[in-house]
Amino acid sequence: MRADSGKVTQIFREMADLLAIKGENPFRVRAYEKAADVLEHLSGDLQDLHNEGKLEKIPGLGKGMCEKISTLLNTGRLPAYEELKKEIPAGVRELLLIPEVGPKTAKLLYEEAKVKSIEDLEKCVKSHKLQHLPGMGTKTEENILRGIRFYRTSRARILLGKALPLVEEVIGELKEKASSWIERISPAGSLRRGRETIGDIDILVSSSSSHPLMEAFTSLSCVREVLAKGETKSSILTHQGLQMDLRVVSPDSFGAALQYFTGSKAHNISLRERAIRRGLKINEYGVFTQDGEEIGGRDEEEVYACLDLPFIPPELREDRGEVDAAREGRLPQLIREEEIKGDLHLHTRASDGSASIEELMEKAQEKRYQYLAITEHSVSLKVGGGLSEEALLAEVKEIRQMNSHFEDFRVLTGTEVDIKKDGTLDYSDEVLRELDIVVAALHTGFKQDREIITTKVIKAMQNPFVRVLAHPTGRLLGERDPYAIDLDKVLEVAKEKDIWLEINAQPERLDLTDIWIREAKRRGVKMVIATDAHNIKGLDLISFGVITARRGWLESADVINTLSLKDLLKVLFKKRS
DNA sequence: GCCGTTTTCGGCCCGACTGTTTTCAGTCG
Repeated sequence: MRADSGKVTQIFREMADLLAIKGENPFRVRAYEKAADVLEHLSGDLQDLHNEGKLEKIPGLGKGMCEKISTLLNTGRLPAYEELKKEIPAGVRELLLIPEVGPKTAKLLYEEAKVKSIEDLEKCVKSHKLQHLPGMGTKTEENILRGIRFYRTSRARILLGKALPLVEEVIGELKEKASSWIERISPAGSLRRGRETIGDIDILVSSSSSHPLMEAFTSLSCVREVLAKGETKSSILTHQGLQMDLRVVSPDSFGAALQYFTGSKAHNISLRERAIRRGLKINEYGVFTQDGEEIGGRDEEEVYACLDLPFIPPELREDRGEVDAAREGRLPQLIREEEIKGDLHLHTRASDGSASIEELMEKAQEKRYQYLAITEHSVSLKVGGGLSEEALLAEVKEIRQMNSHFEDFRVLTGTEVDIKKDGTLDYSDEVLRELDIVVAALHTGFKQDREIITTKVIKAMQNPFVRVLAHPTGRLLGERDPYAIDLDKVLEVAKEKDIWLEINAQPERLDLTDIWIREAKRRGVKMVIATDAHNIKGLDLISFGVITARRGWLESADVINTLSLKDLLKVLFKKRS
């Protein structure tokens, strides 16, 4: 049977939930969750790692977990898991998806009221059959019903690209309503870490008086419902069903609180364990000695410094080795948006965009870029207004004429050429030869199997004119899964043929993902951060690509479009000569 | 179940908010 780390991950997560419902040792539960996290973010092949005996070296996977993984890989089954499933029906685990219902409540509901599904739960609450249970009052009933509604309407995470504008709006409104009470204000949580999707939004404020802020927050125009309101924390539900929390702390604690609420949870646990080993304690108010003396907390830098660590950028705080790297002075100098010198994947109204070349150029110069590449779709992509060979060559001629008018800026000619089903390209080599940059992309056959897709993409990468592989997995967050492609092989060929992999900055793509970006870097594969913009504002999406690249530990040297125009032209034409 | 800058045993992050338990358990992040 073929290795499938996805299946192992899912089984470990389910086991963690089932053990928690059984009331097992919480640390044992955590061990399963931790193991699932580790496996989920593995870039190598699980079967290979297992064969090479490298699994036990991965922090979080001990002897017990490795044995279970081995059993699963060899037999496709896991007796311990099957036992657990027999004990607790699947519907009981489903109850955990409802806010307010945790493992203890699920156990109580199942054992005392025979609740085996969310539907059961809803019926029981509505007919007040649970009121005899300990801890179940009218309020709890209301909360559970609200939780069920929330689960059904809005449990999907929203895109970073949607959450960021929303949080900016909210911060603006808070400043309008209560500016004199705000000392410092910042988003925290997964939004600040730049995760591709956001579950809920955290905002942190430092202030000497929390009351007026809580008033302002719970009366924002976006509030549908106030879920909680206290001295230090309030929670609201917005009209679009998104939960937003506001935390208020004193100015002396802002750094500690920002560190704490930015997470991730796993990163914080790692930091706190380090603190304990040094006889210190970290909480959201500061760093404290055993005698309770505060030794830091006003700024995040201070918190890390108390642990003898340099500042760790939020994008790295996922407990994927960043604390060790910080300790050993191996943190990367993460790429910054100002280092981007141009955009290498753009569409104009000649294909399916809405801007002209001149308009894109104007915007690019506003952004202090030195170049951009016009990369329309190719013949076969009818829905994308693909250009015929003649139309493409006419555009090339037009661009060359434009370029003759300026010295320190350049519009590069290019194409986003379709990879056809046999792995050949949608334009002849004679046409591709005329272009400055050829970006190859897959737009059809997403349902084909791994072997077929991988083979055609790799064949396309052998074409001597191809420089970039666009959106390498084709995923659309919340809409379409990545197609089955063996990225491991793609990276191998990319390294060998010096093909650059795109980090597509469209918020619903963000493709490559952070995990694979880091793996590509590890193997010495270069990348391009590009917006795939179809209109003028689209060029601003570059920031989402940069955040994702930072999450993949990239430095400017890993990214081709940090090169100056002169250096870019050198590498572009080196391959052909 | 994992793990070791006092440890191969005995710990394992920490606090706010809520509801209903008159002193705290459950959930969440």
